[in-house]
Amino acid sequence: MADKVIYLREKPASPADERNFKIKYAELLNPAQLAAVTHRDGPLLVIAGAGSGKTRTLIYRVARLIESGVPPGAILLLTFTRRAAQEMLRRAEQLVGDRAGAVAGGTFHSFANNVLRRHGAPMGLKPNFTILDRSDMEDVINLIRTRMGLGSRERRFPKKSTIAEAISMARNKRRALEEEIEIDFPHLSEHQTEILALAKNYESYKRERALLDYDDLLYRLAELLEQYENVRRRLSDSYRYIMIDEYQDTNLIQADLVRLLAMNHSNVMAVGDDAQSIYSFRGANFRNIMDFPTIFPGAKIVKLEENYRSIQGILDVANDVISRAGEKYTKALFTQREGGFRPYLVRAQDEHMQSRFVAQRILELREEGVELSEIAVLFRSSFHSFDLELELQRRDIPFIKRGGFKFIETAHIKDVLAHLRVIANPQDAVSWLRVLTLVKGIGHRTAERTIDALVASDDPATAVSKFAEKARGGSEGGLKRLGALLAELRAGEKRPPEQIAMTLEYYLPVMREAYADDYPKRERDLEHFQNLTERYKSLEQMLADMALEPPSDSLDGVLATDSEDEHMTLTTIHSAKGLEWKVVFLIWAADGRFPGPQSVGDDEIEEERRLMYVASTRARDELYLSYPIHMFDRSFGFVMGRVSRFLEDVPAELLQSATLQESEET
DNA sequence: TACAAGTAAGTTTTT
DNA sequence: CTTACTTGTA
Repeated sequence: MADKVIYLREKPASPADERNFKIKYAELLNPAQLAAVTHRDGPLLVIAGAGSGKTRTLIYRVARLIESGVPPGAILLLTFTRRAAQEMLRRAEQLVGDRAGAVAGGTFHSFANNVLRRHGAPMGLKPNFTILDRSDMEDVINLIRTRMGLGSRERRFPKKSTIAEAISMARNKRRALEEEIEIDFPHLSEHQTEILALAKNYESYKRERALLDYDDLLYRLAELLEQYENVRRRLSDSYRYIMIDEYQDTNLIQADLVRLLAMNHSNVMAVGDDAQSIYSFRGANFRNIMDFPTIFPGAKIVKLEENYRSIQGILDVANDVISRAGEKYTKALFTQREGGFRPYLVRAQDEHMQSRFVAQRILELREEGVELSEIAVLFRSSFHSFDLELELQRRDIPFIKRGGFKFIETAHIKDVLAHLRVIANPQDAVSWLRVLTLVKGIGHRTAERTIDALVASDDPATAVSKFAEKARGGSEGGLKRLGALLAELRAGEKRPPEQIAMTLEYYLPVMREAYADDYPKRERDLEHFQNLTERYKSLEQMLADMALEPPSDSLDGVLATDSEDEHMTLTTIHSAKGLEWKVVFLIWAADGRFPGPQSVGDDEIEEERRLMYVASTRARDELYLSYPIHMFDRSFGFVMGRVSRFLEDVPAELLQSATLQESEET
C-alpha cells in the first residue's frame, strides 16, 4: 500500500501576488465574483441569482486555480448536463489555453459511471455493466411483473411507469418504498405488498445481470466510497478541488457523494440558487444548499445579486413572481441595464391565435434584425408546443425543440442499440428480450425461456444459432440470421460505426415489417443516428453516452431543420435552465397548464412558481407572456382559460396587457 | 399453449 | 399516442 499523500497548501495570495496572474481578475469581475474566484482552500457556497454571472464565476475560478499551479486534472467540475460542463471548459480554455481541457467534468451520473467502471471490481461490479435508462427500467419491471403473475385478474395493476416512478423517487429521497408510497402515491397502497415484492425482485434481477439504473449509479458510488476507504482516499486525493454547479438541484445522495469525495480536503465550491430549484420531482432537495454550511463547517458564503442579463422591466416581473414564494432566501436582483421595455401579457382567443401571434412576432423580429438563434419559446410541458410547431413549419421558420420526447427513445433506435448492448454485456437480459421478440414468431414467452440459457452461455451467438435449429413456429430463419449477425458483431476488433452498419443491414428488413406504416420516417432517424455515432471508438463509451447524455434533439426538431442552419429554439422550461436569449416567449401561461392540473399540494405550487421565475429570467431584452382564454379540456370540452395564478397579482404597471384581434382586411 | 391483433383508458418536468 | 387488458387464431 502506498503512503498517504500530503499536499502542502500554497501561501495565501496577498494583493501583490496578483502580478503573478496573467488574467486581471479584479478588472473583469465584480467584488462578490472576485471573492468567490480568488477563494482558494476550504468550503465555499455561492448563492447566485439568475443571470448574476454564475457560469462566469465558475470559469474564472477554474482559470485562477490553474494559474495558481493546481494541476487541471485535480479539478472536478460537476454540472447538471454534460453540455454545461463542455461549454464551461471551452470557455476556460479561452482563458488559460489547452490546460483547461484536462479538467475532469461531467454530470454526477457520468462521473459515477466512470468511477464505477474503473474501481467497481472490489464490490463485485463488472466493468462492462449496462446502464438502464428509464424505459429499460420499465421494461424490467414489466417483465418481473409478468413473471410474478401480478395484476392478471380482478384488480387493475398500476402501470409500469408509475411503479418505476415510485421506486426511483423513494431512492432519490432516501426513503423506504413503503413510506414513499404512503406519502406520494397513496393510490397505490392497495397494491403495496405486491409492489414491495416486485421492487425487491427488481433489485436482485439487476445485481445478477450487471444492470445499473440511474439511481444505482449514484447509490453504488456512495457504497463504494463508504465501504472502500482506500478507493475513497485515492479519489479524494486526485480530485483536490471540487466544484458543483446548480447545487439547488442535487438530491441527498448527491450531497453525500460530495461530502465523501471532499472528506480529505474540504475544497468544495457549491454554486446555486434556491429560487431556481425545479427538480424536486427527481428527489432534488433545495435544503441541500441551506445545509451546506452545516455539512462543511466554516463554509464561506458569497452572494451574487447583480444581474447582467435582463433589463430592469423583466427583473421587476421576475422579482414580483418570486416575492410571493412561501419560503426563500431574500435576494432581490438588480441591474444597471437600462431600457424602457415592459414585458407583455398577451391574451389570445384560443391556442391557434396564440401560435399565430408568436409566429408573426418572430417574423417581425427577424425583420428588425434579431437573429433566430436569439429567440426562444418556452412552455411548461412538451406537448404545449404542438400547435405552434405546425404554425412555424407552415411559415418556414426553422426551429429545434429541446426537452420532451427524444428521438433516441424511439423504438427503432432502442432496437438497434439493444443488439449492440448484448454484445457489450451478454448478461443484459432486457436487451435480449428486445432483440429476440423482434424475431418473427417469437413472443414474450419464448423469448423469456430462451434468455436464461443465453445469459448462462459463454457464446451467445452460437447459442442463438443452436436455438434456430430446434425452433418451431416459423422463427427458424429469423433466429439464424440473428445468430449470424451476433457472431459477426463479435468477431475481431470492430468500431461502433461498423457495428451499427452491420446491425442495420440485419435490422432494416425487420423494421420494415414491424412498422409497415411509417418506416420511411424511422429510416431517416436511423441515418441521423448513424451520423451521431460516427466518432465513437469504443462501444462501451457509446452505449454509456447514449444512456447518460443522449443527443437532446427531439424527433420533431430533427425533422424541422434539415441542416445546421440558423434556427430558433422551442424548449421546456426545465431544459432552458441556465440558458438565455434576447427575446423569450412563454406560451400557455394559463392556470390549468401552468401550473398544471397535477400540481395540487403547496410544495408543488411553490415549485411551479420557481419555474415561472426561471422562465421569466431567461430573457435579456424582451419577454412575452401569453395565454389563450378558450382552452380545450378533454373532459369538459372548451373551457374559459385564465391567466396563470403566478402572474395574476403582478401589479398592472409592471406589464403591458394586450389582446389579440383579427385584422379587418380580407 | 402462446402469439398477434384489437379495444378501452390515461397523459409533466429528466439524469 | 401509449399502455393494459381482452379476444381471436395457429
